[in-house]
Amino acid sequence: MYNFKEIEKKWQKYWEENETYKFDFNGDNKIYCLEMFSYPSGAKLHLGHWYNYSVPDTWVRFKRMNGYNVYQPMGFDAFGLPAENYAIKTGIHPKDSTEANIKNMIEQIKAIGGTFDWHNDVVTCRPEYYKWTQWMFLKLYEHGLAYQKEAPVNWCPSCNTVLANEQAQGGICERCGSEVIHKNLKQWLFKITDYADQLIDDLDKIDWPEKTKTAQKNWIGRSKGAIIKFKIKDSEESFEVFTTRCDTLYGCTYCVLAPENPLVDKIVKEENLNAVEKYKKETSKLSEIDRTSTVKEKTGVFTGAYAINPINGREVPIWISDYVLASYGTGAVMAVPAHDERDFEFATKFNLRIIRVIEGCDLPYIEEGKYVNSPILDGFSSKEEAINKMIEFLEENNYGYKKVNYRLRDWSVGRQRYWGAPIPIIYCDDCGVVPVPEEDLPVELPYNVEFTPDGESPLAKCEEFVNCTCPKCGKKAKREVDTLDTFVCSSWYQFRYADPFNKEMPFSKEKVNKMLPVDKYIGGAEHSCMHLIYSRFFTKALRDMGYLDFDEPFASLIHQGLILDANGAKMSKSKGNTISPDDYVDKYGSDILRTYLMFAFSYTDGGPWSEEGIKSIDRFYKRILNLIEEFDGNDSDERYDDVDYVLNNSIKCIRNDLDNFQFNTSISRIMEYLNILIKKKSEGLSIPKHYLEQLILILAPFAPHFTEEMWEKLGHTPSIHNEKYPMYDESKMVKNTFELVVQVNGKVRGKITVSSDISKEEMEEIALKNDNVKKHIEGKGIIKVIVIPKKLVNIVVK
RNA sequence: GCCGGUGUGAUGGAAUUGGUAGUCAUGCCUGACUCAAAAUCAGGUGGGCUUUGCCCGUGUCGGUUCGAGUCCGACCACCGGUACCA
Repeated sequence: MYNFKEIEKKWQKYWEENETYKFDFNGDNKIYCLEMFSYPSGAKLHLGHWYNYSVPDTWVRFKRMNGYNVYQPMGFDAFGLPAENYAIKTGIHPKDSTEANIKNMIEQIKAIGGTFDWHNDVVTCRPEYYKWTQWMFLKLYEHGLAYQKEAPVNWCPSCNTVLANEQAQGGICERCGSEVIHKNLKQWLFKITDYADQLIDDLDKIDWPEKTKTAQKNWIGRSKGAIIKFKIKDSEESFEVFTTRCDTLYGCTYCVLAPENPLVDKIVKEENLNAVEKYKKETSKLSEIDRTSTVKEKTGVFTGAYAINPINGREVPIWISDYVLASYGTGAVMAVPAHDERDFEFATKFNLRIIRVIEGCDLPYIEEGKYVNSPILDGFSSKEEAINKMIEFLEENNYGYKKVNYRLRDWSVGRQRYWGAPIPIIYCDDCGVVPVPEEDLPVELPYNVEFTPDGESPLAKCEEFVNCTCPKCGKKAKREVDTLDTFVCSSWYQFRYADPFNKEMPFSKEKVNKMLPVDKYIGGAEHSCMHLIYSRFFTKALRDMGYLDFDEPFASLIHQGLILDANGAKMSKSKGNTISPDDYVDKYGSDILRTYLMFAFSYTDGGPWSEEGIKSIDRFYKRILNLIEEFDGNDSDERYDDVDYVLNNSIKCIRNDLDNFQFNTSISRIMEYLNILIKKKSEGLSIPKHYLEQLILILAPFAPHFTEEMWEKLGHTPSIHNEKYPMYDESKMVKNTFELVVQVNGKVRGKITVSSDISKEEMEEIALKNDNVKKHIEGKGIIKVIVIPKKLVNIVVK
């Protein structure tokens, strides 16, 4: 009887006491494998965590058995909104609930029986860690990459608080259901846009899924175009527009400003004032979703003012409309209704002039064509040439210039929340904005704070926190009360693992250069555009400041798929269809759960959970157990050719598959090997020990506890995980015969077993002699014969 | 709408990258053991037919090729991301 509970505990204890998996920082041949650290919001590890941690652990174990020194650390991304909301609801302090959750989760992760290195301490909400998060902020500030600006936030007027995007979905406050408005607040931002080009271009250097790279490129949204300056008629004012189609400038018949554009107030005419004010008010009420809906009809009002098209001096009306966003480009566009769908829709609705400048079919015409009504572009028909010519002309006449624009915006990092790392800034009446000196870090987050939302950052209400002295002049001063976005904490944790106990620095340059980049990073695809861009930005910024010498944090990336419920639906607490890994660890043990997760899905796809599926793995291990328990003591080196073939083929396939994270097919190969051993035994043959040892060795990364126990049963001393992974022998995989497939016009008409060393000519000859093949070519002319060595012959007849 | 991805037996999923479609499992069927059931073991299992063999079959329609699940074009369905980006 195999008591998995006792056995799993026994070996976990053994590994811990013997530090079987301790990483050697000074060793060679390192692999740094990192799974995205988890967020301890719930008290329990869910199946997704299990999938994320246990499966890559098999890859790590495989690498270890191949002589690599593998580092697989664990930590917790412990700051964040859910803990704070939980506290508001229950009164349990975020620090207490978070630390308690971490404790639970560590126990659960340990139950996996992984090779995780617990000799480190990366928990983002602890002062030893966030001291360095604050240090990061100071360094970015010092280098001009952190700055303050008025920026719009989601604001709930009823709760009197700032909302995260996810709390304001659909423009409705998640807490009270009232309409969310946008409000400008002074915010801290990181200048990630400085790195926009590198963030796109360096994607070529990394081994990431193509779809993730594409997602990042789209997110950053580089577009090449031009700035064109428009003067305002009878006024000193002017404005700039950004356009990717400056070639259509002659077709510009009006301009549109974002309603929030400050210029609007300066140019609006008396008789249009009421309409403009009313429209502005309506726009501010609209949620971003409503405002940007493509199904919504275009709206807008005329300001009464006119702009001068610099290219031809034409006076064009200036409108405002919510389809122009203040946050992108210059907050103003030139409208060319003939060649832009949105402008066309708008012009048609408001009866504005439409001038065609490119020949082609129906308007709006956005394709290439011959330019018309465009003096300086006469004779052009290539868009690219026309754009270049126009930019040249604009620059010569000081009407505008070439410009690259990005969809990416600077990263707003200030949060009006309690549960985050305080921003290390002090405001002094005399000295202004003063960064906290490095030696005063960390700026500790006080424990006793009232964090029920009331319109102010919770830290603002904590007097002993706010009041301080200015580090420069020593006078009374006040601390910044906003905290940092948790994405700041998770942007650099991969570096801290390289040097987790450093008290002088977040990490030493030498150690970080030795350990990084991460060789294999594994986590959900939902982080494609936030965490995975922010970490890349941090890496590049730290490199430019001289703290490290590489360009990218994660050399290779894999996204695990999603495990769905038995009906194929996403699991969620609200739907009540979650599956707890603990129940299955309890019922079948960690090895079986892990193997099932590997066997049932392709790792990057995921799929629906199946109760029958996990039972089949249970059966698989029972069959192995029987084979080992019924071992007859045959210690000879007796071999069977067919067993050798399957064994070596399996090893070869597994080695290849594991390198590609294809766990499901690897397990199929082990099953094939097991099946042939069982078959031999059922034929009454004895299975020599060396075959059993190979079975247990190839299985070791997949079932660490079970194989350790079987290894011991076969008379070995632990640990099997320090053994070498079996290597295959090509010579055992040579077959003397193969099945020659004969096709006639591409259809299989015969299969003949032939000797492996026959020539192409012989293959053809044998094929043509086959009775069934003869039937199909009878009375027809052979046009040609295609021979693929060791595979098939295709006879083409007519 | 745009950008990605996926579509293969009853089910999860394979397919050496253009060369025998369905590895390995699950389920189901048959048999053995059993008073019986479960468990276990053995065999079978894409559909159809006039069954030495033939026809059909990888979402649909078309194309390239001696040969297509794989490549190309159009379409359909589902999933994920994103939201008028000028």
